[in-house]
Amino acid sequence: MFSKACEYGIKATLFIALQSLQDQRVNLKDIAKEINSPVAFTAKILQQLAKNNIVDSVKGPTGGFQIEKKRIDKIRLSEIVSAIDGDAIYKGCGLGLKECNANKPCPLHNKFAIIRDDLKEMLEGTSLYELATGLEVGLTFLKR
Amino acid sequence: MFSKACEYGIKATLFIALQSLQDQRVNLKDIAKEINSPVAFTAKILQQLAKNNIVDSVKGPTGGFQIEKKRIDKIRLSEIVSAIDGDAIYKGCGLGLKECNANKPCPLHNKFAIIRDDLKEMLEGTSLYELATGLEVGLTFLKR
DNA sequence: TTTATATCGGACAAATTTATCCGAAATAAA
DNA sequence: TTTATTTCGGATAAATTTGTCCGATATAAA
Repeated sequence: MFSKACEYGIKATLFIALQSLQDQRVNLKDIAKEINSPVAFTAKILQQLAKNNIVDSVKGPTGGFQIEKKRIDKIRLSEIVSAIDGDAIYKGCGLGLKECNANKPCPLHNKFAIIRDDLKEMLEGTSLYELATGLEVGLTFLKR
Repeated sequence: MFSKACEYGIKATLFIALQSLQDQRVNLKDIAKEINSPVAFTAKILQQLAKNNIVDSVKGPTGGFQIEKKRIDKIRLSEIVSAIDGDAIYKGCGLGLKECNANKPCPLHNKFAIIRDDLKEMLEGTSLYELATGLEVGLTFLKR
């Protein structure tokens, strides 16, 4: 469904959000440990997230990653997914046709569009905040 | 969503179903041309489909691929998908956790499970026959 | 000012997926 | 029986994704 990079990206962003809610900045090593991901690869993904203004990065000692508190309930999962995986998952044809729409649909078009649109709405309707709170109270988990 | 192999597999199977409804057996070259796929790679996928008894193969001149007419409305898309991509798409965690269930869910578990289950039901509820008929009357397309 | 620590960014490597090639095996038809 | 045609199956190659390494840059603190 999502690429590995995107999975790491979502998990990393959620952990950063969780820590930012408690005014804590977190560094690469701690993020990778928390989400059980390869450190160097995670660094690349965090760079992408920073470039896309999804997270803020600070260099130097005591540096790391954070998200402005005010923005945590504004940022949607969809932003992370399109920053890393692009929007093929929202717009693309289930059978990979370049051109596939109501006018010239693939055999799966109608049935697939429903699922795809539900996924899109789910991602667009889900904020970092609501997912981070589940982590905060120990109801949900980022590894295992 | 699906791998390229799976996309080709679905399209190839639908074309074979369409031709089988008209008592026509089709060969690799014609399939690849019809679904606009690389010939040799398509051959590999057809082998997999044959091994999984989704399509029948016949060697030699006049040989090719076909599906028993009676089975065309029995075979579901889900069979093709799990034969080629496995069942990660039905069972897997959206964030890639090894263990993710109601007991120990990832932050996305509840919302993701809905989408995933809808996809599963869609694929399990869709037969080759209903998709092939759309192709037959020129309502849907396998390329472009 | 120096040092230590953190991200940034580019080159490189490994693994996986996608794709090709070709001889072997089967088989229909000449 | 021979020939031509088709799928089968294994080896190989190309492309993409995943993952590593390391010097450059920024910066907090001694």
